Amino acid sequence: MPQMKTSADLRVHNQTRLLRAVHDADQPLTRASAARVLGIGRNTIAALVGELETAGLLHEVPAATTGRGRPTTLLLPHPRGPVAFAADIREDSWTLAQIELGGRLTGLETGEHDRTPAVFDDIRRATRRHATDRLVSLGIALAGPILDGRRLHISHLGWDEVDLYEQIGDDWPPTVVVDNDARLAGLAEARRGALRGAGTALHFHIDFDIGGTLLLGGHTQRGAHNIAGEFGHMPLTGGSGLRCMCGVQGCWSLDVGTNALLRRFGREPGYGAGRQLGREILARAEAGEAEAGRAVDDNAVALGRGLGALANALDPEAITLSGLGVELIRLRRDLIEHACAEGLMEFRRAQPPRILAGTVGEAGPLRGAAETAFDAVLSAGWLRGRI
Amino acid sequence: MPQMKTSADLRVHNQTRLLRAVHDADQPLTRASAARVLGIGRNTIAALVGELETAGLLHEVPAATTGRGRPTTLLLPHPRGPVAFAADIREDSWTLAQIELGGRLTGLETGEHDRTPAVFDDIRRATRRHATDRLVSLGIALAGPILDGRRLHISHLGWDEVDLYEQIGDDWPPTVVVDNDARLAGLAEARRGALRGAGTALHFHIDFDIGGTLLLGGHTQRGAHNIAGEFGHMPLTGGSGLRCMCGVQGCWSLDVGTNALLRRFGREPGYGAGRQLGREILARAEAGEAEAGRAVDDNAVALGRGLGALANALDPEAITLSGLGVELIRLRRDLIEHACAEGLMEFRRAQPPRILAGTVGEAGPLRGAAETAFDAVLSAGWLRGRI
DNA sequence: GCGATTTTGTTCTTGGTGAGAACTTAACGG
DNA sequence: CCGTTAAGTTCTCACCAAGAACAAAATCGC
Repeated sequence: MPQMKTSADLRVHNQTRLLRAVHDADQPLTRASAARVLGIGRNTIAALVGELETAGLLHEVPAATTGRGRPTTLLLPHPRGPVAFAADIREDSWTLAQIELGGRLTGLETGEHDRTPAVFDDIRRATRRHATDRLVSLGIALAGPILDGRRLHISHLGWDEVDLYEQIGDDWPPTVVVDNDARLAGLAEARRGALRGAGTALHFHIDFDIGGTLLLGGHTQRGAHNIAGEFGHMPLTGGSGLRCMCGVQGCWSLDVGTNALLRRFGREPGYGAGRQLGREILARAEAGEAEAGRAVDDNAVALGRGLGALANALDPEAITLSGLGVELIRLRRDLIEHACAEGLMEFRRAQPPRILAGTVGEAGPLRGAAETAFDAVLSAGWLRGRI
Repeated sequence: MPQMKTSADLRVHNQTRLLRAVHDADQPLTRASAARVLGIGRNTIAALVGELETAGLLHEVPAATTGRGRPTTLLLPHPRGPVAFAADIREDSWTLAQIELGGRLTGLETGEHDRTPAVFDDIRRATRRHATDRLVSLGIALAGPILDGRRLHISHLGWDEVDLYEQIGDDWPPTVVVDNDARLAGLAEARRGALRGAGTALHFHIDFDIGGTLLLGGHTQRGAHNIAGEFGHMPLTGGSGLRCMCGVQGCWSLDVGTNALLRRFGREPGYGAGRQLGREILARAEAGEAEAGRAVDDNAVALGRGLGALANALDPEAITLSGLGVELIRLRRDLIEHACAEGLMEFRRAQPPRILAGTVGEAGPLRGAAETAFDAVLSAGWLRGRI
């Protein structure tokens, strides 16, 4: 809704609504159901669909008849319609995937990288290998804040202030969108996971430390400099008085996440080392080993305490977790919820936020990157140019 | 933009945009400037204005000519156009005011109350005294969270769970909107004050304790149960290990605000007592008394520390303060900013959020209530019914 | 098996919307 | 006093969605 003034805008607007409905629907929409969903006449939907079909965006296929009435058609993505690519850059590997209208995600390629910004070249080359003229945009998920949308800070790769614009040349797809992985994982939950339909929600990705995003009506919150979401760097649990790598004292991240687990066992957390040991600690806790169990307990309590505090401030209806958070919920749900309740103001304890494991899984950042990248297609501006 | 489908919607939509532009403008818009602002043709604006004039919403007055060209007209609120009332319920007094298109606020009446929900009767009677057929809606500002929009918790009045629906009968104006005062003060700053035009911003009202709101694109954030904004009840400074009246340990509010000042002087904070002493402490600090000065120092440092933490999470471009916060900025700006920087992640310290005193002043909650109440008029739904 | 029913697609008319061009009006300036 | 400038007015036009009436294609009941 950038602006909407003329009757020509109206047509594009309704077509965008239609494409969005098709994209977000669980099952393929029929032509008639689309009309009902949009609250629009059957005659009008015919016009919309017609133009979108000739524009190569929608493809109509006869629908299996169910019950009475004239058979209708399914609205499917056009086989030669636009697609977006999505890349997820993890610790030492990356994945490239493709998404099309309707949300179908297809893996394209996976590779390893050398933990330097040369990974952008890898992805550029992979993109070029798989690109067709259907490719519209590329979304990239990165495990760190991206100041002003261009300056990357990825502590566990040792990237201090990598300029994104220097990494991205001119020979990329039309639009490149780069965003933080925790934020994108939250977006994935909001679009395709446990946070569907939630008005106000929080998502946290717990890895070595903890990052997340506030979700409002299915939109992630970016902040003024595109670095909103560093919830892990609030002193929500005191942080045992330690100083955090981020430069602040007492961060929540010092008590929650794999780094906190490692510290319990004398391993001073570094740049991403120790993931294996972290998994081991979890396994030993599950097997009943006392010291490991206590470490996990502390992690869960600190997590819950922080969630309660954040719930006071932001009043989410649900909170989802990914990464280590999924394991913590599985092993210590009661501890988390109890600690959360303790952090909640008394009058809110009757209606605590639901704390859920994310359902999108490890592909969260990739899925989120795909969704943001495909958002370019689902905009009035792009559509105007296409039709 | 609830939904927008037909060409009739388009007309109402543009008329709403026009009214909003008139309402939000600093100086009265001329007909021609409105056309430019909306990016719409002169002929179209004529049609819009014409209908709005006959609907009794706008009133055209010849504009003073400046320079060449055919003289135009000013778009002013219609003298018999719709107005909203706004009420601010403070500790032991209340104010009723009227707002009209363009934002002009006119005080109507002030009264005292007995700190019981009987104050709603006072306001109902005052509203009836001043009501004309121009009255469309009433906004009420209250100093506490309003769970699910109906259950009031105002600690310093001793209201534990007052049901708003029982207080509001049927003989009120068409629409009654009730909201938290800190949130409304923030809205006032966003609409008419220091936060105009800010995308992501925070506002805090510091009184006995501290409450606030996250502002996104000029909209306050309400949360899932309408109780977002209790930032004072996060453990951002440790709270000296004390337990807060809210039921949680270590709240930020224990270290920031008048209650924190009082506790320094041995006064256990109760339900709103001690405001006078709080003012005295500030005055003594300003006069150079050491102990009072240290109390104010601590308050400022705790404030800054919390703001830094919140900035990490939410990345606001600006933070405004009202209430005691204005004094703290005046007396201890450096301390606040320094403490804030210490709480900011290192890589953000080059671009700290601006920390500003609110410019709307004490009328903030009233102004905010007026704006929300008047929002009813500036909606497509209401307009559709009126024309 | 055939007609009634139900649901959907199609066609045509209609009211409404803003854009654009051309023209008019009303000020100022030299 | 006439040219310039800016704004209001009028008229045509392309376009859009709604609504009504009708046609098409399936199921259901007898």
